[in-house]
Amino acid sequence: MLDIQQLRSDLDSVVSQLKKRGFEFNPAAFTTLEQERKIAQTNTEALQAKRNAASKSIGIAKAKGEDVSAIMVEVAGLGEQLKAGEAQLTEIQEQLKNLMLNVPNLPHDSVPQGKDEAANVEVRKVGTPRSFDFAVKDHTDVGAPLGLDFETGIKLSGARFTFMRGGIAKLHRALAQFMLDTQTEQHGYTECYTPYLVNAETLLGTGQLPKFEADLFGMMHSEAKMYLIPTSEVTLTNTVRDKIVPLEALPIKLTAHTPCFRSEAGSYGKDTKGMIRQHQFDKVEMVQIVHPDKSYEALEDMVCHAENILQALELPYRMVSLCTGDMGFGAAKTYDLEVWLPAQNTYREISSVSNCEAFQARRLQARFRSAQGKTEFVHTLNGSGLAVGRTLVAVLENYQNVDGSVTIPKVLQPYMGGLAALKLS
RNA sequence: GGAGAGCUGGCCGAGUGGUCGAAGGCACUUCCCUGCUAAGGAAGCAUACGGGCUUAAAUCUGUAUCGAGGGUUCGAAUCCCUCGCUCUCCGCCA
Repeated sequence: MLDIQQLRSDLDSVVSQLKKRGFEFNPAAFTTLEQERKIAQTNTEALQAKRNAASKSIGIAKAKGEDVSAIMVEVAGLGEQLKAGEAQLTEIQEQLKNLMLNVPNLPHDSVPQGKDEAANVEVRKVGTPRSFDFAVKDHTDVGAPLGLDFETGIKLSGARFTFMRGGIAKLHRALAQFMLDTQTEQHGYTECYTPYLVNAETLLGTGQLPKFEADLFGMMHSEAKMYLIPTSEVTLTNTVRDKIVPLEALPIKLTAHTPCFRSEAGSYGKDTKGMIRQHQFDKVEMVQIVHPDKSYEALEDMVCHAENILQALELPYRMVSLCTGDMGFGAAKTYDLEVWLPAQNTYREISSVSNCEAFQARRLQARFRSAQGKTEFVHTLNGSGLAVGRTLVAVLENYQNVDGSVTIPKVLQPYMGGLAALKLS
């Protein structure tokens, strides 16, 4: 959520910044609503003040044993007026809130401008793609004989679900373990275990609701709707909801390995084959809650924390700065890491690291107490470190051998009981 | 799933219709006293959203908030209804 004060005082600038990311904000509608709000609020509060004063004097008079009928007459019609005024004010505030909840974050000045991913800017490229002296297979063909079973996934659940068995399943687990260990032991994150099912309020805080309900899996549970988390950014970031954290508690660095569930509405036809785009996938997530002065520093750190995983796995990748039109709803700035997939002969997203500045914090009412004793919104950042399923894809493709086996990256071997390769049985 | 108890400010905890945004305590901040890693005294100390003034801040002022929502009333932390959550016991399970 944007700062409504900023909209009041600097509307034109906000509108033009939003335009950069392709969002049309109607300033006239906002201004009208704001004027109505101001009138309604001033009137209502004046009536309330009148009522409160009268009630107080009734109390005083009664305590003294005086007659209160004169004051009672004066207050007689107030109730109805007040009720109408309050209802109107609530209605307007509801509208304003709805409007605000559906406006995306402002892009940071350093974000390249553009309307889609074509305008993203490569920041750096690390590692050299391996050259193959045989025809490379994609991960589905490499994985199938080793236990990557799409048919069973489809039978059990439908398209975009995968079943794994044997060495592949273990490799998948090894990847997650390795990532989690690296984030906790090397980068100072606190390991967390979080719910996978959350309520609507939680998703409102991080920005998935109300606008993106179609991308979520939801179900009814005793009258209330609950949702499967699309990422543990949701649960980790919401740990500070409605909190005023002490200054010295910052930065808070959290990580978790969880499944993620996305209905990916609107992505039909994209990546239909294989496990690039799944309804359920695992991810090790990093979240940082930081002082506003430190958030851009933290963003760079977090990208490195994700890159370190790719480097340890010796997977070639590149880092891109997303342009204004390609960034997510809550992000002020986002870096994506894209891993090299030889079968696709291209780089594909494997991590996304975003600074949301105070956008989520405002929705979450997540604050800290500054050195001056004032409460201020924290800045929140999140990033994948990394998407486990896609990392498995990258390992299968980049480490495949001509005989159909897959070499296990060195850092994963301890997690695989010392196994050096997955071989056909 | 059944029965009971509870939900008040950063924390603990009073408060069953009227000068209650809320006693008291702890913690915290400032000051005084004291000369030693302590004690005593004074004051301050919730959050959000408006409005006035202002370059801005401070300040002033209004409103709302005692789990949430609704109701009764001139007036609700206090009474009524609905819901949520927490705890204890029982049942069931991993």
